[in-house]
Amino acid sequence: MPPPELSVQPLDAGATFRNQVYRRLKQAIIQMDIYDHPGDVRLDERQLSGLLGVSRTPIREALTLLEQEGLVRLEPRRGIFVVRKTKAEIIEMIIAWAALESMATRLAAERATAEDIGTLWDIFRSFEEQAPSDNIQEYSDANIEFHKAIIRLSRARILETLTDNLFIHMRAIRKLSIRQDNRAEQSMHEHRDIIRALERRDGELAERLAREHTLGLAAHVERHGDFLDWLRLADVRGADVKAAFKDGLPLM
Amino acid sequence: MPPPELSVQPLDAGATFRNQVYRRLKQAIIQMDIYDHPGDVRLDERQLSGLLGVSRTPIREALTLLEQEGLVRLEPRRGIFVVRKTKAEIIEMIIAWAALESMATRLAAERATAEDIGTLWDIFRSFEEQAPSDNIQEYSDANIEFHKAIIRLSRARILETLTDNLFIHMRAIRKLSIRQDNRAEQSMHEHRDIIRALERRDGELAERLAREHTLGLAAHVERHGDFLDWLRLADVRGADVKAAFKDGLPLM
DNA sequence: ACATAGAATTTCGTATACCAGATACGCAGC
DNA sequence: GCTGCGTATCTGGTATACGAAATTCTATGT
Repeated sequence: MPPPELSVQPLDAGATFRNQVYRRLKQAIIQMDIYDHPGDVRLDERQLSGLLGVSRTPIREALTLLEQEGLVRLEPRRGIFVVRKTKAEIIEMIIAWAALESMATRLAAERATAEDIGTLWDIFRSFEEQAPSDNIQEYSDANIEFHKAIIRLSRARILETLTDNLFIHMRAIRKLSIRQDNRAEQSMHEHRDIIRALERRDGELAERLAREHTLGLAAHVERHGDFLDWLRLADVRGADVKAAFKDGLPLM
Repeated sequence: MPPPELSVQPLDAGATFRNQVYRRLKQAIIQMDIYDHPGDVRLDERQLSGLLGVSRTPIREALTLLEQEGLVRLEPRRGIFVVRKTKAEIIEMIIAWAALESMATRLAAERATAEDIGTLWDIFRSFEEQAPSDNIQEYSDANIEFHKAIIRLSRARILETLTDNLFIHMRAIRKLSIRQDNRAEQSMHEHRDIIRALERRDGELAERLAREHTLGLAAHVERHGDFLDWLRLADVRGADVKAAFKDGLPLM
C-alpha cells in the first residue's frame, strides 16, 4: 500500500484581480444581449474601474483577453466596443464548430462509456419534454449544453476549449425562429441519431451526423440570419453598461 | 461606374507598444526552440523592459496575450515561464488541427479556383525537389506552408486563425525523425492525393484524405513522441532569454 | 442661425511607484 | 556539516501619474 499522500491545492491560483475582472466582464457582456439592440455599446475603463473597485491596470489586462476572444474591440483613444459579429462571421464560426464537434464525436464513439451515453440520453429527454413553444430560442443554453456534453466525451480538452470560445458567440442567433423549416423537430431527430450512432460505436457515422447537423444550422443562418447585419446604428454608451452590472457591483 | 473612393488605412493601427512587444516576444519564443533544451526558461519582466526599451506595462499586456495562446505561463509572484507542451497536448492539438483542416479542405474543394490549385502543385513540387535527407524535420516550415495554403483556399478566416495558433506549437515535433515509418514518401503521396481530390472537386474525399493524413501524424507522435515528456529539469534563466534577442535589441 | 477655429475635455496608451507573496541567503543552534 | 528560522531580496500584481490623440465644447465672425 502506498504511503498516505497529502495533496493541497494552491489556495488562490487564478484569483488575481485581472482574472476576476475578466470573468466578471465576460459574463456581463454575454448577458447584455447586444444582439437585441442596435447601436454601439461602449465600455469605459474609468467607469469600470469605479464600478468594480479596482484600478485600470487589471481592467485593461482583462480587456486585452476579451479582445483576443473577439468579445470587444479596442480602438486606441476612441473607445472599447462590444463586438457584434456579422452574419458571415457567425457562419464561419458555426463551420469551425462543426469541424471540431464532428471530430469530437468521432473520438467520443471510441472513448465514451455506456454511462456517458446514458447521460446524453438524459439531457436529450430533459429538453425533449420542454414545450417547444415556450422556448423561442433555437439554440438555447440547453441545446448548447447537449453539444458540450458530447464534446466532453471526446476527452480532448482542446476541443472543449476551442468550441467553448465559439459557443460564446452563438448568443447572436438565439433569437432565430425555431419554427422556420420545422427545425425544432428535425434537430431533435438528429440529436437522437447521433446518440444512437455513439451507442453503436460507429465513429464514422457519428462524425458525419454531427457534422451535417451543425452544418445544417450554418445553412439555416445563411437563409434566415440577415438580421445580424441589420443592427448597426446609434451610439448608446454608459447606460447599458451600468445596467449589465446592476447586481453585485463590488468585486470582492 | 461607381464614384472613385478614397480609402485610407489608419497609419499605425496596431502599432502600439503592446502589439510590437507581442510580436517580438512571440517570434523570440518560437525561435528559441525550447524543445531542444531541458529545463525551465524563465522570462523576467524587468529584464525584458530594459531589453526592449519600454516599460513593464505594455510588456505585461503582451505577456497576457501570449499566455492565452499557450506560449507562456504566468505564475503570480513566481515567474513567467515559456511553456513546453506535453506529448498528450501535442497530440490533442494535432487532432484539432485535423478537424479544422479537413473541414477547410472540404470547403476548398468547392471554392478554390483552378489557379489556386495550381499554386498548391507549385508548393508540392517545390519541396518534392528538396533532397529528403537534408531536412531532418518532419514538420518543416515548408510542410506547414503547404497545409496553410490549403486552409487559405477555404476562404474561412476563422479556420486560418485557429489553425495558425495550433501550428505555432508544432515546432515541438520538428525533430521527429522523418525516416521512421517511411513517412517522407508517404506524406508526399498523401499530399498529392489531396490535391488531386481537390482538382476533381471531390470535397468528401478531399476531406477524408486530409483528416487521415493529419491523424496519421498524430499516430506517429503517439508512437515516437515520448521525448516530449522527457525534458523537464533544471532552471536555466536569463542567459537563454538574452540569446534569443541577440539581434536587434531596441524595439523601434 | 450657422460654420469654424481653437481651447478644454475625454480616453486610451505608457511610465512609474508601491505592495505583498515567494524565494534566497545567512546565521544560530545542534 | 546539517537543519531550521528569520530577514533581505526578488518578482509579479496593482495603483497612480502622465502624455498624446481624438472628441466635444465654445466662442467668434459672418
